[in-house]
Amino acid sequence: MAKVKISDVAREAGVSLGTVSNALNHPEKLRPETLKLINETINRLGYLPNQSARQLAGGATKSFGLVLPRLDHGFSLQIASGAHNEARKHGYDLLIANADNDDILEDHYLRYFMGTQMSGVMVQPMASPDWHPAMAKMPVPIVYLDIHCSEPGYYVAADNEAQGRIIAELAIARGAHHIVVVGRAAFMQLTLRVLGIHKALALHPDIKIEVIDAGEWNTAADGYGIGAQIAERPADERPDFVVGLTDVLASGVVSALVDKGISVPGQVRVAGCDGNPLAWSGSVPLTTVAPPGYEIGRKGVQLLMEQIENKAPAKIKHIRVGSAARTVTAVAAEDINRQELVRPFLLERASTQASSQTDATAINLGAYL
Amino acid sequence: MAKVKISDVAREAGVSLGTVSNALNHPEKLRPETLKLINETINRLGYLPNQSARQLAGGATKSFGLVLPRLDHGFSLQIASGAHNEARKHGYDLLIANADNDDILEDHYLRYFMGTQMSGVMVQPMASPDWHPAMAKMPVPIVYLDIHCSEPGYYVAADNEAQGRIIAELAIARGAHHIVVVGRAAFMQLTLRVLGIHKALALHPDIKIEVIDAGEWNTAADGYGIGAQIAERPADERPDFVVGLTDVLASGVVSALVDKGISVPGQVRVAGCDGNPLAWSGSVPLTTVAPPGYEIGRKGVQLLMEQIENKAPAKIKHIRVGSAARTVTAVAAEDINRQELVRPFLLERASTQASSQTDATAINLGAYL
DNA sequence: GCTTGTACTTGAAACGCATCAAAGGGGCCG
DNA sequence: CGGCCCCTTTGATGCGTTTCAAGTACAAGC
Repeated sequence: MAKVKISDVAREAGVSLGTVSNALNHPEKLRPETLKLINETINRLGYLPNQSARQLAGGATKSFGLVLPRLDHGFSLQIASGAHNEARKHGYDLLIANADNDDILEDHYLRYFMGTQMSGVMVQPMASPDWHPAMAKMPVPIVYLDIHCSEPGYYVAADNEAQGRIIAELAIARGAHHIVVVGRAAFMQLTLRVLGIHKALALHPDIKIEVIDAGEWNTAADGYGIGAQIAERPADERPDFVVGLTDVLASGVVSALVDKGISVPGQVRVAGCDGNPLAWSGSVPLTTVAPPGYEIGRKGVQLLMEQIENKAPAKIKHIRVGSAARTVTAVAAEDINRQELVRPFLLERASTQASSQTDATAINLGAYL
Repeated sequence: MAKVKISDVAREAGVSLGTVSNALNHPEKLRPETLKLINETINRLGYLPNQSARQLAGGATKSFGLVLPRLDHGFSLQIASGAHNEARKHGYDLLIANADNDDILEDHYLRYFMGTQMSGVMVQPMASPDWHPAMAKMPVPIVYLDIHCSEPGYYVAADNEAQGRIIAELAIARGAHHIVVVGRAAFMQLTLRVLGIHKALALHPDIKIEVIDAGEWNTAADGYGIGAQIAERPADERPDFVVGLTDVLASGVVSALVDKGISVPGQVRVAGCDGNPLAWSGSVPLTTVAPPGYEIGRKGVQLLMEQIENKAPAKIKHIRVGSAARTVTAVAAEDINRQELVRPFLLERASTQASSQTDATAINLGAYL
């Protein structure tokens, strides 16, 4: 069970150490027979290159690290997916670490990746990287995802404020008079969504707006609780439009309202934010604004490649990606016909078509709107 | 931007190379003043240990690798989550690679991890590891997840056959006469589910069973297509019970049936498999059998630890984890009351309680059953 | 003052590989 | 037959650590 090393292969194949190394890294330099002989020996012995030694001797490897705050969040997965595909396209590997909502862990994995001679590192940070001036000085390209700050560096973010604005405009278009925003703006992204909503509504002082904190974690249960509370209000204090700051929240709200006998969208309309698959994969689609996670991951890798190829020191570089991946033509409330609703398969088709980056902002039109 | 190395820190701090190394790895060996001096120097210079060199010099690091076939599959994420938590508990890092449904990539990352001096590697393989005898010979502990085969090695799997059996028994309990199973048994896991269904129904020759292939990827769109086709059958050829081999499929089926004016669960009952969050986070819960992904990840790491600590060569070791994470007392169809239905917040509570491993097999009871 | 012990610190060796200057081995031309 | 060039292979060197045997300094005990 002792590890087979390159010198074992060399001895066994009757060639020198450097030749085996060449077989691995510059096969075109070898005579075909030699190459074949070496490859056979490698397979016979079960030799596996020691990546650590490779990296140490040869500098950076072709791989990127990605630190995500959670894995069970659809948006993060879209980022991972986009980053993965783009990385593979350039011949790079992508390794993912889960920071598990813990900023100590986030920092830990970040340093780990930087120390592993990764060619580049990406993070979807929990807090502003302003707190991390140290990272910017590291000799490894780094790109921050889904965040926006004023430190020098590379950033790719969805336009969260625009998402709020879109939802608000939708509410206005639907003739809303009283809007309730559900959720705790625990993260900058959510704060920006709320900001966008407020800005859009500033032009409509006649529309009443209320923001209800849903509890620390913005769970479906929190949404359900708020939904139940809304349902029990007297009809004239009840909103006619509810915005979940996340789709999970919105989904909880819908459940509660329906349970309590409130008609959705008859009496109250509900929409969410996040583009969470549960919104459109569920058996009843929920309207949601979809931030282009896939696109963000892709752009992130592109920025990494840019830094690697130019070897230029990082300047401030912000990229803002439009807020829609999947689009459906907006229709008036009266036109909504359940048969014509956005269906998973339609969405899938739309998402394929729109997978090239777009700045268009649009929404899925679900059954609760 | 030149990389700071340990010798720079040593020179700057006026101590020797080995002392700095000790500061990092055996701080208890140093005089507190020395330690403090070195730590300050490290921070001032922004020194970051080169992980490659560390691993090369010091042998394996405390980290595990996990190769998953996809990231957007809830079950894989549960595995990742369980593995992550268990790994952290033992002080190990967990790095995740996405094989993107590509067996070449799967193999690639597997080798990569093994070559990186990982302390152990886990895979949720796409095909049977029988094809990978080479892996078993590697000097790195490996555990296969969510699969079952006869080669020597360590395996942790959910009891997929039991899942099929449970669903079938549920159908029987509901008085089903004609069952349609929707989905392509493209993976061993799905095959086993079908097998379980058939076995359970073998005792009930009066129940008609039909298996309908849903297309290559088992998407919601595929489910929708089959659902639509079912809806258009004459009433006497229509099943009274549909099983989606995955929740995504089942969800598509429900959408189609409802769209076509078939009452669910009035005319047709529908259930899924996977314990996919979309089943219970959606605004209308879907009945599903939940394989304990979290538990599988946890057990996987435990098996890794076992191998590391005993340093014993891998013998055959199968662990089968029961098929329920979240349980709800089953009630008769007539008792279903939408107000009392399983709600996300109930589920969340239940899942917390049941997070300790259990072999009990049970299901969520959704609105479509 | 000498020994023994304790508490730290030192620096050389080794980890497995990529690199690259240099050597080797033809073939071709003159 | 000698000289030249090109293609292939060689092996010493160094990558940044950890480790560990050996060293230093100082204190306590006799």
